[in-house]
Amino acid sequence: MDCSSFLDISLDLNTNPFPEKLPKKEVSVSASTDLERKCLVKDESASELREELNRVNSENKKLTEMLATVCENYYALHHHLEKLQSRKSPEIDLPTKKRKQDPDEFLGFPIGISSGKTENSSSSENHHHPQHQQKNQLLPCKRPATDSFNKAKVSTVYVATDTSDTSLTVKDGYQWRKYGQKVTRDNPSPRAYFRCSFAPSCPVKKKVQRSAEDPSLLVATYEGTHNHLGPNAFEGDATSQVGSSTVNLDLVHGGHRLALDKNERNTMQEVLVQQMASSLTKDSKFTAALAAAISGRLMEQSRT
DNA sequence: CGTTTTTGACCTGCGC
DNA sequence: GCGCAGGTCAAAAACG
Repeated sequence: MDCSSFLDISLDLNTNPFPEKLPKKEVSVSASTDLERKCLVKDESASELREELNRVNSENKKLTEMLATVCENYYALHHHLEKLQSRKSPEIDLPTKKRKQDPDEFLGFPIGISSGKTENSSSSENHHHPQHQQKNQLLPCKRPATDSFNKAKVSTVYVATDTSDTSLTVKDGYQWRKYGQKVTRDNPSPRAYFRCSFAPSCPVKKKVQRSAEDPSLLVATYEGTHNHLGPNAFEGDATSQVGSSTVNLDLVHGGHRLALDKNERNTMQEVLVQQMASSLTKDSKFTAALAAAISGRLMEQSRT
């Protein structure tokens, strides 16, 4: 897989609006001294702008290369994971399953970058207790036991919120149904447990808890992969809801999306472009350079 | 009245 | 085997 083939991460901003030909020559003939001075000032600012734009260009190039490297590393890891998964596939129908058997640990690399302690799941599946078996019979539409691969997908999202807000809700566009709350030992604030109610059979779970270190941060831990269309398909760009206040550390989830169909790829590309554009427009240096470039082009056009 | 949230009870795995 | 802690269930309450 080659991520660059589908993820066109080059911004192609055309940040050099003065290709080759620059207004040096036009200052030459029969100009008054006043005009010459003005043109010299223009010249200087133009060359400054050119330098700035070159710098931005090279930065863009560097970032593109970095992203490509990250993609390559991801695919190497993903490939490794698939290999290992195919090797240990017969485990699905094992009669007993230890709760703490985390596939990520088995693979030798933690996927959740969060807190050192690997968040794991799986207690909800394979209840072999007689009571649970009975319940499952009574409730045929109960969530099917999903494969361990889906369960392995753990990602952590940090959301900055008001400390006075005790709702423990993280707006990510999906629809969640709370099924439990618990006070844990290592954190005085309660942990809320959510299941995705967007689709009845969706195996994704979410845990939300206020960070013990920084109470203004909500830590949302996602487990599993949605088996339905994302919220974007219905209500616009949900990533923008999470927006600038969150830091998504999910490499696995993002990687999973790389295997999506063309439409979803296009949507994702649009989202990426929007995110890049918004981050660039927040950069005052960039906007200043852009404004200067545009005004330079406009002046050039008005002269002709 | 259907859906969602709350919350105490229960289940399971782990360490001692 | 026992106790602890995390995770889940499900009845009751709250909500729209």
